[in-house]
Amino acid sequence: MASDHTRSAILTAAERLYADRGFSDVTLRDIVAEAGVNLAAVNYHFGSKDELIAELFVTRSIATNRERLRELKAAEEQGGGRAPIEVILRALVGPTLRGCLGPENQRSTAARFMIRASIESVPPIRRIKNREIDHLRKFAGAMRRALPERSDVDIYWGLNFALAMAHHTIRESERLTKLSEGKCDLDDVEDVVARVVSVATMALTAGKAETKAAARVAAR
Amino acid sequence: MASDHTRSAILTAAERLYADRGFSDVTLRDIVAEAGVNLAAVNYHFGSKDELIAELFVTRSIATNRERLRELKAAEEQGGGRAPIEVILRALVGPTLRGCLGPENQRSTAARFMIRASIESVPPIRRIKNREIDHLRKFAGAMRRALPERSDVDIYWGLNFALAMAHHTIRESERLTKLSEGKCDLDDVEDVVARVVSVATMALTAGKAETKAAARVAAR
DNA sequence: GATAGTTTCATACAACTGTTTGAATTGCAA
DNA sequence: TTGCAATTCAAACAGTTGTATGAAACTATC
Repeated sequence: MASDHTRSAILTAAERLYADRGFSDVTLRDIVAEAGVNLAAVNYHFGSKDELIAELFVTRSIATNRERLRELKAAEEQGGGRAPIEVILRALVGPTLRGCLGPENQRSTAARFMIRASIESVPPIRRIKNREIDHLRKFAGAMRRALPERSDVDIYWGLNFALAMAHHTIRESERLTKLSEGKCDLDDVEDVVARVVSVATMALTAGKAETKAAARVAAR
Repeated sequence: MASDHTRSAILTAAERLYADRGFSDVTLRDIVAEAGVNLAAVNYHFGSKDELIAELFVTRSIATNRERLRELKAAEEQGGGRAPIEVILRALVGPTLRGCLGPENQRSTAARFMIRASIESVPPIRRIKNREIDHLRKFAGAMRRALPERSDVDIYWGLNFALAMAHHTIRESERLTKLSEGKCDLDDVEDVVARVVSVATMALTAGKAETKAAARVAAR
């Protein structure tokens, strides 16, 4: 492999264009024009368009997951194999939120790309996301150790809701800003993380009976 | 307008195909074949492919929103202009969840279509969703009346998290089932509604200071 | 039953897509 | 320098897409 110049030029250009304009209206011709390389180079270096997209997503995805696990491991080691639930949740949603939110003008291309990937959900990316389950299982395990009295069902629902709040906030950040007329400050990432972690923690630690009963009463 | 036969045959076929196979790999030719009508009929009756998709989505979307507002209004009238927060949240997420979840084999085409729309997010649908803000404002108003001591910011975050949990659970229902090895029963819609409402209520009613402080402590 | 308006139809259009080809070029090793 | 493999390139390919056209068939009105 001589110099990788063409290969990485394609990756850079593709990530930028996808981030800016979305997957559905960026063609290979747009990408090679931006990268200043020949059209055939994409298929030569990546095999296909989908494999290019997959490589882009996998790279970023691995980085996030590594950061998540790093935080989780650090927390569990510090607590002798058992970390507080807040810290586990923070390790789960923190890296994603930090990677995607923050002041728009200083948002990295990688961040904007991941937001796109979260909004548009194109086939090659969906395939990769489906393999994320093993990764999530590690968090489910840590959560179970942190809350041994909780049922598995409650753990999974808590995990689901934590991811829900993080991802939805990323996906719909624009709408939330508009709806709240700017009152919700999505640039203050640590505040967002704190809010998500706080609510998810409540979801997981609230009195068992109380939780479901109260809601059912409301249903009447 | 003679009989609408062709027009509604197209709508039915399109909704079914989009629901089953997604937007990206269903072409107009697939739709007219399924509907047993001529290719040109789509452009004749709807103007364009995007307008067909928009009509499908708007129809279902209006139905859900109407149901939401009906429940909200009923609750507020019963409470003399002020409904309990749980009931408001139930009106917000209940219709959507009931419309999309439930036993898979008895899930309506409309339900499966709306799940697709929530997963794939194609341009004409995104445009419509952006106009949903006015609708959400009505819920924000009701929530503000129910919790007058809460700040607007907290209200909007609570609204955001409630929608997050509902939509994410719909989008990722398959993954949650797989992750939990079937332990999370997504066919029990009323249980899902209760869980979402319960957590969202906690998010909105938890002690102000406590909430953020606790999470910040975890951050250390 | 002629007429005007609507609807259907087969067909063509024009553009764009990702991919392939085979020749030209480059760069490194012998 | 020669030879060989890796890379780049222009060009074409093969297929698909949504849309437009103009004639034919139908429908209701008078």
